[in-house]
Amino acid sequence: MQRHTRQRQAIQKVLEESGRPLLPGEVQAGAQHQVPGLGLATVYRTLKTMVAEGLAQIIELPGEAPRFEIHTAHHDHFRCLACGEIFELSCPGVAAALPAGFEIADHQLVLYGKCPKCSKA
Amino acid sequence: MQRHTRQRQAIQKVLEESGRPLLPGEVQAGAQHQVPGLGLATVYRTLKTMVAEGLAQIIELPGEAPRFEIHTAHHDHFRCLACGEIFELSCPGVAAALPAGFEIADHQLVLYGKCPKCSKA
DNA sequence: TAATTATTGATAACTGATTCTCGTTTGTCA
DNA sequence: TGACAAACGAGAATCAGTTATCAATAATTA
Repeated sequence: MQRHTRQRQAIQKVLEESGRPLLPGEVQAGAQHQVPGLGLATVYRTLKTMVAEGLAQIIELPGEAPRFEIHTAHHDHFRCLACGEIFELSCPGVAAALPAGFEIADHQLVLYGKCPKCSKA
Repeated sequence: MQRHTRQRQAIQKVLEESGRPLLPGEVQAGAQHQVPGLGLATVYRTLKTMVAEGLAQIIELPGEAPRFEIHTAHHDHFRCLACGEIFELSCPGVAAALPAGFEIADHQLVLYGKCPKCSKA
């Protein structure tokens, strides 16, 4: 059966508290505050398990490595070109002018620009 | 100076005639009809040059390898989940409900679903 | 507490995509 | 046509990301 380890606890907590998709390396860095020696392999293993369980989901932006976040309703993303941070957007309802005959099952919208903090600076 | 080779000619023609973004391997396969021994390294070299010249552009879909197409105005993409083909969409004008303070510089929208051919079948 | 065994950490190995190397080919220009 | 260097082809090398291996650790339960 599955065991309840400090490592998994820490990884899950980092994801829950960040509120945005994280790279495996970021998850590791964050979780190491609680479990100093935490290895990257463990992070990958745990993330994979969490995805299989439906607890987490994979977020892939074009041309970037996959990120992980707690599984929630569909939403889109905004990437700040200045600080690099990724923000979540509630889905704006993509009303694309699709040519006739196409059926939409899903979509992914990524916006690029400046976040409030960076657009002021 | 730059030379006018059969290889480059073939690669450029494949891109121009496909009308959609192609993977380097697809470019190679297509161009080999005209230049049988065409190597993959040559495809990469040529694509890179064409991008640098502004002739071609790189299209990256989430979680997939970069594709290349002839440089044109911004447009979005539709990927058929049945046949895997990628179609171009004229940009529908992304009017996302952005929280205040965010500045959009660019966006990428990818729609997933079935193309006309596949939705009939 | 002791036995059992899932989980871990470190690191080697793997993967797919891309680039480099180098000897050969082939446009280009005189 | 001949000389020169750009471009080529094949395959080795690289790269970032990810997974496998395996001995050590630690969560579980009797």
